Amino acid sequence: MMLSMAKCDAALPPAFYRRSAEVVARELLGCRIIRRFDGESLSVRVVETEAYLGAEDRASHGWGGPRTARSRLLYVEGGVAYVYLIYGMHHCLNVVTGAATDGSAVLIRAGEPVAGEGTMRRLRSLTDSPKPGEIAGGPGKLCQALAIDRGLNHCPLTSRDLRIVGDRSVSRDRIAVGPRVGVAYAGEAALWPLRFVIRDHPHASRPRLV
DNA sequence: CGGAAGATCCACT
DNA sequence: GTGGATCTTCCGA
Repeated sequence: MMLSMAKCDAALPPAFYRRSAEVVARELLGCRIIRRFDGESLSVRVVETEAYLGAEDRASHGWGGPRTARSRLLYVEGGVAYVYLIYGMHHCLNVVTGAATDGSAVLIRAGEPVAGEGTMRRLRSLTDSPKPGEIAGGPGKLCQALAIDRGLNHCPLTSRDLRIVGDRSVSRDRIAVGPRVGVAYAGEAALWPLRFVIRDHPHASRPRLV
């Protein structure tokens, strides 16, 4: 009993992340993020991701190589968190992928609450019973629901405070693929099909992808 | 050193 | 559908 429970919470190993961002983004769908917060385990199932390829990807913070203080956070070995602040008020959680020279990552865009939903509602300042997607149906919402901020930068994803465990795998035909959200400025890269969503999932973010 | 824009979300119309 | 919040990051002068 104890053994099977421990196995169930075994974190994905660093080798899982040390592959291309595109592959990791696909395979993270269905996995669970577990965030230890205030003595409680908060958990969401990943239902939407985006891959950011690094130096050659104009939409990525890693574009052009490790030139700035922020982009250097991406140029580390895969398997750790990269968290940044956007629009002065929202945090976004990424997992760093590939090798230290790649500067690639996967943005976690949406999750379905699995455990600790009451605390997540409180962190999101939602009072009544929320609609699907209100708790963690967007990158900023997900970070707020899981109490994630830049203090978790470079936190290994095998940590007690933040880990990702494999759970259900999602078959290819249940994954919708499309262009990434909010990167219209990125020229040709804006069209690359690097957004992955569990098809028709009610907890996915906007705009909807079919 | 100033200013523009951003991998977003929410309230309002 | 539109705009405001809010501040870090980055680029150009």
